[in-house]
Amino acid sequence: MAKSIASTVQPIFPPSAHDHGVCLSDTVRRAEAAFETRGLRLTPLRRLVLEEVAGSHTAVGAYDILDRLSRKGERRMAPISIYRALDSLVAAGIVHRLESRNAFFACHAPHPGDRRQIVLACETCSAVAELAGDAVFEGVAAAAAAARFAVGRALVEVLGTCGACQAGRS
Amino acid sequence: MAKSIASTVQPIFPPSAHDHGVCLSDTVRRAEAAFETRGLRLTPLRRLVLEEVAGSHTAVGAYDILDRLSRKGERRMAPISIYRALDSLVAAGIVHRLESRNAFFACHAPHPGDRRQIVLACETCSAVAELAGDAVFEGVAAAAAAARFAVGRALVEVLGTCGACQAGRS
DNA sequence: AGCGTTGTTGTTATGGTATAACGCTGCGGC
DNA sequence: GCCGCAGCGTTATACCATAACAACAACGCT
Repeated sequence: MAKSIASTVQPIFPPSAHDHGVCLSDTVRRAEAAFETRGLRLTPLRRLVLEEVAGSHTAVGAYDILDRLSRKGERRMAPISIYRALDSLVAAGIVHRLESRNAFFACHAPHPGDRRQIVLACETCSAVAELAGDAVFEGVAAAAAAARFAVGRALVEVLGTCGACQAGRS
Repeated sequence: MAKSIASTVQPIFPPSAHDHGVCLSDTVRRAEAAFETRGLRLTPLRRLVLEEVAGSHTAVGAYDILDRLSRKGERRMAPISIYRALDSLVAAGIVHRLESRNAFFACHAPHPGDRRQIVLACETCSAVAELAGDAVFEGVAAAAAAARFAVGRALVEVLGTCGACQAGRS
């Protein structure tokens, strides 16, 4: 049964030196499609914010994004502009929020339907990976049902150290 | 296997009108023991903060605690005083943090060793309950291992509606 | 074209959450 | 006495997030 759980999962921390341009352009393309589907627009601002978030596999804070965009552009935006862009990206399922860190990360691989992904977050390098976690979420659902609790949203975040960072500190 | 997961669990949202004095005094007594064990002291300030947190089965914000204590006492404390007291209580395992809400709640039943509890948080009444979730955490551990990820801390929080609030809105 | 509706962003201000840095005190051990 | 550590006060600051209102753009409609 642990096996059945593990079998739903694949290691997805990308190698440190991979061609991230591909990840990024894929993600942007999925974003275009997702916004299109909803009759919304991936505006220039939203695209900029997405590019900052999806520019790496790490979780970034809203104010980090703000600072970076401000350094690139001439004028400093208001925080709320970033948050609005992030809200739309989160609503579109392209960006997720790392609740335990008040930070945001891009979803680099589409997962169908609702959010049933385990999130792994490296405390050393800030890298974030998502794993399919159907069995875990079914366990959560069973536990909640036993407590007569109606599940709205379930959140599984694992903080620790990714493989690369474990190797690095040998 | 879903059965084996559910069987590790019992419904623990307390009835709306229970004798909370017992919960509170039990928790304070466990806190005294926990601090004693660590060679630390459950000081008056820490006791006050604990009493605010453990005074209900809901999650409360640090600034809520600050406001309430300030209304009771004469002088307004600095936020950091509350945070320091909370830190010590969290370190002692008597209070937990609800990460998805930036809030704190008391642990009203001791759970042995490390944190392997599923947290259920009602979005209507703010009540929080913890459930034993060994099977879920084993699933998480298996998933993490498959991704070569060293788990530091795993966090399972479920937001939704507790039984009482479901009944209330009928 | 003129109009209303909805989406999007700007602007200003504010609220909410958390910690840094420094100093002082009290207590126990040597 | 002296030291070390736990605990708290004080001040300041950083970080995270949203409210409220104005302006404008895109689109469909008549």
